[in-house]
Amino acid sequence: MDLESSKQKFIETWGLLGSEWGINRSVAQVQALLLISTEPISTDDIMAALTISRGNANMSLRQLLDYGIIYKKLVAGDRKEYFVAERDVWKWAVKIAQMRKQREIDPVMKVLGELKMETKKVTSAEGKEFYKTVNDIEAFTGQLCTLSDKVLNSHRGELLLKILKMVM
Amino acid sequence: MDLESSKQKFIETWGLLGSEWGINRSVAQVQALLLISTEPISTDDIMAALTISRGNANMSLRQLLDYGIIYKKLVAGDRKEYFVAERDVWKWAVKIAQMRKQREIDPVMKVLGELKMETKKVTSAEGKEFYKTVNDIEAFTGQLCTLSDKVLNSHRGELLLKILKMVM
DNA sequence: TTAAACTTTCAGTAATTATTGAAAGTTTAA
DNA sequence: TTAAACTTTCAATAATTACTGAAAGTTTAA
Repeated sequence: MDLESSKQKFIETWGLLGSEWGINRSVAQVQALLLISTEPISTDDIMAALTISRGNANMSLRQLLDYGIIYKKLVAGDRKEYFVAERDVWKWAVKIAQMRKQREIDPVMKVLGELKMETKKVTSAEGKEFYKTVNDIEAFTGQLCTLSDKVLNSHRGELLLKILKMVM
Repeated sequence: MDLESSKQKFIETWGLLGSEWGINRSVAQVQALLLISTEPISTDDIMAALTISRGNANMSLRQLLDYGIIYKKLVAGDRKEYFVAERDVWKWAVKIAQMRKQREIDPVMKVLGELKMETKKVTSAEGKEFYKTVNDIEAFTGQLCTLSDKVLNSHRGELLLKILKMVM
């Protein structure tokens, strides 16, 4: 299998993984393409490589820029915008994790907190059971959140390294 | 806000979280409903509570049974099947994590390994860069996998507790 | 047996999500 | 300026995913 096929396989696999985890396939594929490009590439390059439309390419790039896991790169003597991927796996993985936690988990934690407030004083057995269930989930998720915050915010992933050393 | 509304809010929130993470909304809602039900409930109860069809209810239940996070429960003197949810958050969270890792992450790790094999001997600069990128991702993901395997398989979550104690 | 009670399946349809592509908007070199 | 080069937007459409409901299948009590 030649290099081009291997690259293709990487892009496809990455796109599939993304869509299984709620990340748009094109977005994941654009990141994959940028990760394996040896030099900055333009929107037109991306459209050609992935055979996607200009609109799709543009929106995927914007989202990746929002995530902070790709960068714009100016090429001297060219008006086009070029893009490069963050190469440090730790850095981009952390950014994705932080963003998803903040956007999707934190709001759920907030709701769980509200539900506890609303039902704290319910005296029926049913109400007490509900409170307990919500409390259990909130406590468990809260611990994971605190842990992940510490790991994700630790300087250069030192905390993760420490944990890895400890358990392996 | 009364208990019924709180329960409804829990079900909706859980369904939304599921769909953001690639888990069918109905499946997540059925688990939520079972989690907050004080007694075993039947397919008909679920259809009524979530206003979904028999087919949808049946398929959602089957998937949750597959995951191993809900159980069938026979009720004496009744031919219907009833269901209850696993109440221990740790237990069901681990099962979901194990299943998703096995179904979605492990195959990706396999592909990354194949890609390394295929490109190990490529001598071009481009080939070497590709190998390095794939290797970095594989190494990083591999470490997380090893760690999560240990945490997920540790007896009663003791390893997670140990880690929590260590860092908090 | 058999027929009522219940569960499962799956083709058809609905709902959601992703993508296109052309028009509008912006920037820049001359 | 202005017009060419480029980027962004978004209504229309395609593709995917989810859901329904009725028919087929299964189990059980009599």
